[in-house]
Amino acid sequence: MDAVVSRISSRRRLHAHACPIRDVLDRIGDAWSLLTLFTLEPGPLRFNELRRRVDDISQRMLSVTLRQLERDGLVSRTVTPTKPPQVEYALTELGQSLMVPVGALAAWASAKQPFIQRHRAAYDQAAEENPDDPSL
Amino acid sequence: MDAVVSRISSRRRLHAHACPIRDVLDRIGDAWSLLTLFTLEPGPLRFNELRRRVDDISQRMLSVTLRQLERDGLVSRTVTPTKPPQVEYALTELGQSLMVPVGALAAWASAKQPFIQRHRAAYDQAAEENPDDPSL
DNA sequence: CCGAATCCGGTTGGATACTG
DNA sequence: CAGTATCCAACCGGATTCGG
Repeated sequence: MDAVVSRISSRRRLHAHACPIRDVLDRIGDAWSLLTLFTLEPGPLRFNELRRRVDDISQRMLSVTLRQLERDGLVSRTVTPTKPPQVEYALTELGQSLMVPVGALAAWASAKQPFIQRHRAAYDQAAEENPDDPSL
Repeated sequence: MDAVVSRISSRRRLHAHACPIRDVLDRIGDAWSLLTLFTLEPGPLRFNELRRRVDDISQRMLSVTLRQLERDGLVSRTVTPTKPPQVEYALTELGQSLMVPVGALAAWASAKQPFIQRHRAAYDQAAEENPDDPSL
């Protein structure tokens, strides 16, 4: 397991990482990638339709995110040169295969979130009540 | 699936998110959390030992990361008040349970990374060869 | 040994305006 | 419709310094 996560540089600075999990997390972990992938899961969508569904994403971020995802082969971009040009985005096979482990993670998150929320609240309250941290 | 990922605000600004998956990704997706969790998986470690293993993490980031993880109940912090105080960090049961879906994701990443790498390289080269993007 | 606090540069990402 | 370009604020994270 030490071989999998080894010697990462910080977030995107030195991306000379041979670490696959950090690689995928750097892509997936950013603010919008996962959200976009999930929105695309039911079926292909055009740019503005996608924008409407995600709805508080800026058009810049959607654009950037889509290019990243396309670069990694997770989504495909198809241009139909009609009157107003039409562009459709869709999950590739790779993108769909990613949804499986991500789904597992989502399930974990859903299941454990209540606990985490409570733990977090308790932690915060404890810290608030005695600002003189008795930790050391 | 639309209920799971809904209406996220940007990264950490408005964390009024009821979205569990984004919640967990915000924790896991940052530069050091996962790396720390993996390093802690074999067994409990003290602060500086942990620091040595992760080795290019700054002490500040290790400190911050550990506090976040403790807040969420993923790691525990145990202080033994000996001569020089001794502090041990360990995965909680929750932390260990997280390693399962994360492991699946890591496996996916390992398996698909060669493909992604090639796809990425091809994409970059194509973009480099004709800077006049024929996209629209 | 185990941290917390401060300073500060680089990056992320939103708003806006413009192109085709 | 489908983006790109520019400007700018907020944030992340490294280096350093100080305390228990």
